[in-house]
Amino acid sequence: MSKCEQCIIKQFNSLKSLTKEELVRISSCKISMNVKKGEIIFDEGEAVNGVYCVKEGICKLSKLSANGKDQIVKIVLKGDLLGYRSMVSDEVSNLQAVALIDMKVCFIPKSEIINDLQTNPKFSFDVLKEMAHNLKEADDIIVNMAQKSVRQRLAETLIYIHDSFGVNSDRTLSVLLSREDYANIVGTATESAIRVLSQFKKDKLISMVGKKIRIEDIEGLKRVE
Amino acid sequence: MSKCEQCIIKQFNSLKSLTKEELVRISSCKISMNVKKGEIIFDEGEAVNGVYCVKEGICKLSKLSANGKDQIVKIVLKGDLLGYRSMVSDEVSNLQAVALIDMKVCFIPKSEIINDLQTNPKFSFDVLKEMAHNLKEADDIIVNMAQKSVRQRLAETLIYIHDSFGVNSDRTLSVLLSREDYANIVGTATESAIRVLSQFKKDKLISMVGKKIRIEDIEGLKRVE
DNA sequence: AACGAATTATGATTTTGGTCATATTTCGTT
DNA sequence: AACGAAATATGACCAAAATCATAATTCGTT
Repeated sequence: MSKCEQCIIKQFNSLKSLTKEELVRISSCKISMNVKKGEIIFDEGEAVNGVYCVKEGICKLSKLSANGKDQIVKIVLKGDLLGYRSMVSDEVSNLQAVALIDMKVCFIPKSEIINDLQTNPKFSFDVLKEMAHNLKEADDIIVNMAQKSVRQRLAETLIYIHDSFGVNSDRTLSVLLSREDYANIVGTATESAIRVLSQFKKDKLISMVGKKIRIEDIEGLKRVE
Repeated sequence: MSKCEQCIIKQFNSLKSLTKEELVRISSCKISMNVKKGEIIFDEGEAVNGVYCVKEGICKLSKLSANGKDQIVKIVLKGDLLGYRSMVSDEVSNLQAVALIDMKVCFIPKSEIINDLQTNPKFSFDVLKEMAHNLKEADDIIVNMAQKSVRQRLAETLIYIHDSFGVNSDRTLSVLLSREDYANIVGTATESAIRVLSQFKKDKLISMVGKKIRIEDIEGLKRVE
């Protein structure tokens, strides 16, 4: 089992602000786990009794709406912390976390880390900064949802996936999302997402290799209205 | 000028976690100000060099979208802190704050409070909790925007305004929002908001006294689909 | 009380996106 | 290589909401 104090991934999140001693203690009680694609890390309404540090892979955070659809509110990637919101607010999770590809995550029990959050100001300020950033992102999504067309939101999602996760050797997006996932990010019907993607293909903005998507004209996508 | 350490409003926000000494220091440098209805407290893209503690009144936090519409992402009320997100993340504000009714606010300069945030773990944990709550609310709004109809969102907004701010003696909503404000909360065209409200009136869910709105059947509003 | 700008209201029309039905393709499994 | 379930694609139709135009009203000002 690897040691937190030597783990490179913590540089990407607030855990870097913990002291050596705190890290050693956390390291001794953390639980490393592999999560297979499609597996639920935690579910809506579930008490998340700690935080997950994502070492490998990505997952989606989504919320079931009244009409039975899953709305994806955030994609979490390698280096991010997961579940810290619920832990801080002492509430059950309002979101579900599901692996989009195979993942390696380390679970740190709340009992071990909550004390650090309440006594190490550098750490809690760092978490605060991260949360502030997430809140800003959420505000932006609200505005996009309210004011932009499905076409535009989908174009932006493709660019986001491209820029955040990169491409395979054949230039297809390295993260393979289903059309349903795209629809759930954008907040539209699966058929509508498929239709818009088909149109993008006709307009030579993207091309398809099987189910995979390749961006052909990223500037064109940016201009979509 | 009133003193923070004796101010009752701080009970409603994170400032209650400051020590007596910290409060005395802050009190001596805070700036009390009156903000008239319609006035901008801070604007999008502006550096907010501190936090505002809302003593009286309410304001809207909105963001201008590419198509020129203002999307309201949050209504801030008496007792809330304003602008702390930008302060924490050291970024310019992504939102504009405009008074919806006359307000009394106290401005606390960043230089005075940032140090407390970085050294008083109880305070920063409290701010963290508040931010976590805001983030959860934002997630909920994203889901509502994506999955619910304008009718439903507007019904929920009316209930929210009713429950959060109460009613006048004639039972009309005590916060007078323009139809445009309602449209900007819900994320729709002003005409659409007006149309839906007219329909609510026909359906005897609400009634109108001039521009003011009176909820006649709150249970009916809750059932709107 | 009358005026007038701003707000609210409503109608007509178009556009966007949702829904349901039905192909077609993809890709893992045999 | 063939099979079949799941995913993707497409068509037809419908509903929701946007847009543009035009009235009607509210409410502060004179």
